[in-house]
Amino acid sequence: MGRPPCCDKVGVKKGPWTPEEDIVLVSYIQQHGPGNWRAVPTNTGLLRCSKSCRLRWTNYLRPGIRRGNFTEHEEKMIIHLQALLGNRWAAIASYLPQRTDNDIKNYWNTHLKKKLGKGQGGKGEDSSETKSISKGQWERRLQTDIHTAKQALCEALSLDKPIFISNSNSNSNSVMESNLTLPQRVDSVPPTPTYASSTENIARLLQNWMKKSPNSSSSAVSSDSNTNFSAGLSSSPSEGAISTTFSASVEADHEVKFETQMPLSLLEKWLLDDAAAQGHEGDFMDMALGETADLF
DNA sequence: AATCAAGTCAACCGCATTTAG
DNA sequence: CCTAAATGCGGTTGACTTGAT
Repeated sequence: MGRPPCCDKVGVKKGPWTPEEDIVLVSYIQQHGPGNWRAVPTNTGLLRCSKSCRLRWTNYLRPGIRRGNFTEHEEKMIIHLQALLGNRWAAIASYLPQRTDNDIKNYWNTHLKKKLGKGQGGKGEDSSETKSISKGQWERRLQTDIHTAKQALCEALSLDKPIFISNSNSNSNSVMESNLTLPQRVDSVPPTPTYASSTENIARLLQNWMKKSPNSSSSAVSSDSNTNFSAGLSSSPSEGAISTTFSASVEADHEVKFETQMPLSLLEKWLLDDAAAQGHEGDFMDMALGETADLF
C-alpha cells in the first residue's frame, strides 16, 4: 500500500513564520540536510505541514538568497527568459540562483508585467502563449529549453574558474529534467555556501520582527528543544547577522550538501560539438527574441 | 489624523509529476 | 504494475504597507 500521510491537517499552523520557527527549521536542516520534508514537522515539533516547511526553506532560509532590489541585469534576464520559457518560474529561477521562483514570479506580476504592458501595448501577456500548447509546440518548447540551457552552459563555461552549484532540491527544473543538471553560475554568492547565510536571513527576519513587535525579544529565540542557536546568536554591525560561530561549528559536524563542482567533461563535449555546429558563442542576454520566435 | 485605494509579497491551494511500498 | 504519498510548481489570495486625498 501507500505510505502514511505526510501531515494530518488538524493542528497545522498557518500564516507567517516566526523567527523561532525559522531557527528550528534551519537547525534541523543543518543537521539533516534539505529533503525528506515529511519528517520535518514531526522531528522538529513544528506545527507546520511539510509543504510549508519546504517552501519556507526554499524561498527564504536557503543559503545564498538575495531579496528585493532586482538589478537591471536581472530584470532583463527575467524578461528574456519569460519570453522564452513562459511562466515557468522555477526554470527561470534556475538561471538566477540567488532568486527564488516565488520572488521572480512576484516581481514579474507586480513590476515587469506593468512595465511591459506600458511599453508594448500589452504584448507582455503570456497566458495565451503558454496555454493551449499543442504537441508540436511542446516539442519546440523542449528544443528551446535545451537551446537555452546550452546557451547558459556556454556562458558559464566561458568564465574563469566559475563556481557551480547544482541545486539539490526544488530548483532543479524542467529545462534539465532530462537527467542533465544545469550548472548554476553563482555571481555573488559566497564561494562555499554555508548555512551561515541562512542565519543571516533569520537575523534579518528577526530584525523586522522586533521592529514590528517590540515585545517579542530575542529571548524568545532561546527555548527550543534540539536547537543550540541561542548561544550562537549575536548582533553584527553590518546586518545584525547571527554570529558565524554557529555555522562554523555545525559545518564541522555535518556535511554541507552543496556541490561546488560538477563533472563537466560530458557537458563540455556536448557544448563544443554544438558550438562547432552552430558557430556562435551566443551571449545569452543578447539573444534576440526573434530567434526565439523562430523556434515557436 | 483618518480613510481609502493601490501596491507588494509571503504563504496557501490545488494540480501534475515523481517516487515508494 | 498499481496505488497512494511525497514533492514540485504555478496561480491565487489576503495581510500588510505605502501613498493619496
